Amino acid sequence: MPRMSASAKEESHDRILTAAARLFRERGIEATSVADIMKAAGLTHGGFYRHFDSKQALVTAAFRRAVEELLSEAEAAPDREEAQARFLARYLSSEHVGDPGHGCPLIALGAEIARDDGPAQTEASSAMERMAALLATGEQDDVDPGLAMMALLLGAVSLARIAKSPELSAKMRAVGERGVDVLKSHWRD
Amino acid sequence: MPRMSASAKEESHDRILTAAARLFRERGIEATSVADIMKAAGLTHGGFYRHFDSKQALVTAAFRRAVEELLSEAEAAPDREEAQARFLARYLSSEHVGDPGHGCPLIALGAEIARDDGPAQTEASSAMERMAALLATGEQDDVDPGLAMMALLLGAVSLARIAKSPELSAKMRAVGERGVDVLKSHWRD
DNA sequence: TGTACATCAGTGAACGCGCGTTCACTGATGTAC
DNA sequence: TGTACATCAGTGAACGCGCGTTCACTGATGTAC
Repeated sequence: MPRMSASAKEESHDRILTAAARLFRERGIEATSVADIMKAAGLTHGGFYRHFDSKQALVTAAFRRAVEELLSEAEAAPDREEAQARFLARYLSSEHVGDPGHGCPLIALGAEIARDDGPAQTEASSAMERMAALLATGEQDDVDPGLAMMALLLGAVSLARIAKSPELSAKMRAVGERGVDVLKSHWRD
Repeated sequence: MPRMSASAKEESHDRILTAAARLFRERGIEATSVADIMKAAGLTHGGFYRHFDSKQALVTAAFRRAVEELLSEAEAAPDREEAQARFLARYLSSEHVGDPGHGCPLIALGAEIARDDGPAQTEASSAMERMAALLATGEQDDVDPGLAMMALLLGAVSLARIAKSPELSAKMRAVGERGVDVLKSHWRD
């Protein structure tokens, strides 16, 4: 089945991006092959280079897509407070801990991306600032409360995934929730 | 140069472990080959299997070694308070952010290890509990303050490494320091 | 609107390469007497 | 203490395999007239 219409190409492009955003987060970048992604998108590996210049270019685009997926839910909220509440609830949910493929790409891919500072790191760095801005309580101190909450959230979910027992994993989520409350109340005073 | 003495074998074993603990943290597990590690240890790849059953077995052993390296400094302190202070100072130092190869393996390898729950995950899970126990303030709440601090520390350093600009990276370390103070003072009251 | 033709999305074989692991081999080490 | 010999740490070639990327090819799509 050769040449598809322009709109069909766009759909293929989108399926590749969606598959990549999921598989990279689920298995890691190195452990996910271009062929794996193309297969998940219902295509064969040869056609990949009609859509992206390299695997590295796909990593950057897939990271951006993952950020959009994560933030779109929260940003659809009617007001700022509701957006923060949704983001927090989603971030500390057991679904988020159990499903890295649809979760925060900073947790799943942060370490791998921080290693080789290419365009993907730029993407990750601005994603982190965007999430912190969403969480910021408005009032400033010498430090940014949004960044502090972001650190606590990312750490809590990372550790909840590392935890061997379901009990310890749940405890980490509770610790995250409680910790955010403590930080929030401190900077609200 | 064939058969070395028993003590020479121990030295080789130790060099392999040291090299692996550093390289896995610097480049990631997938991106580090057995040959890379053996070369860094001053050996050739063929001899690897006289020391470890598989690359996976080395990952587990190297993770344990990395934890020992990180905790030994702090645990050498005369008292508990001093041990906590040393651990915190080391963890949030710019040296730690800039040198993952000698830093916390939970940050560098956590995501990769959480993916395939083998013996390395058991190792990581108990390492996390051990670090939290070191940080625990003694007094308990419904949540463990040690785990909350650990989450904040891990998140802050992860984000400091992801940060593109040195300014944002330094800001993340400051945020970590300040955040720990806030958590500590809350649970001390 | 029809026709001729250039374009190019997608296929599948092929490329060079590095991976984890195995193996025959070497010769110093450790042991039995 | 000396000698004969089994052991085995380390070497380097080789294994089968999957990787990222390239390429000749196909035929529907899009365009020029």
